[in-house]
Amino acid sequence: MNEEALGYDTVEAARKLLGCYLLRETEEGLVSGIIVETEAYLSEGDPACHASRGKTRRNAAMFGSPGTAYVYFIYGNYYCFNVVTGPEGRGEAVLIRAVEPIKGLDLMQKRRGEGCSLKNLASGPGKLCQAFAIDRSLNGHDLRYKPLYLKNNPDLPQVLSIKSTPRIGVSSAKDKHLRFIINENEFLSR
DNA sequence: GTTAAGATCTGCT
DNA sequence: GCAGATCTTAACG
Repeated sequence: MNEEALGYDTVEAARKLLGCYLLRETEEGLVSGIIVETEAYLSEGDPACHASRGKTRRNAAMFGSPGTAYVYFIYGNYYCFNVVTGPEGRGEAVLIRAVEPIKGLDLMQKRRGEGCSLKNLASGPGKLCQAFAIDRSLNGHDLRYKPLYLKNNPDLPQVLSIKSTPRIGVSSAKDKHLRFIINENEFLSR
C-alpha cells in the first residue's frame, strides 16, 4: 500500500482505497478482500465525524498518523473499521464500509454464521468486522504490518468507475457526497 | 452517578 | 419495508 497517498487529502484517500486489498491474518488462517465502499469523515465542517468535537478517549486513534486503524464499538453489537488519513493530528479518517471477499471464504462464513451467502459476508461495516475478526485490540494498529494490513491491487483497471453519494446512516451533512463506491459492484452494502 | 443517542444488523410483517 | 436489540461513550448533574 502506498501510505503517502493517505497523508494528504482524506477525500482523495477514500477514492484511492477503493480497489485495494485488505488482509487479515489470525491463528485460524488468512482472509482477504477488495475494498469496494468507503466513506470520508472530515475534521472541519463535518458534525458527523467523531473528531469534530475535539479529541476524546474514544477517538484518540483518529488523531494518530495516517495509515493506522481506528476501530470503535457501536449500537451494543458491532464494530466499525476506519483508516486514519490526513496529516497526523488532524483527526480525519475513512470508514471501510464493504469489501468483496477473496480468500478465506469458509473462515468468514464460519464467523458470520453457516449458510451466510457470499454477498452477505462483508457488505456493511459491522459485517466486515465480524468476517475479518476486527475488534478493539486492533485500534491504533499500523496497517503496514501484520496481522491486519492494506495492499495495492496490481490487477486493477487503470480507470476505476467510482461513484460518490451521500453517506449512509448519518443524520448530518447529507448534502455532502462523501461516500465512494465502485460502480455496479455486487458487494456494496446497498 | 445517571441518562440519552448512535458511522448497524437481523428478523418479522 | 420497519421496528427492536443492545451497550459503549460522552455530556450533564
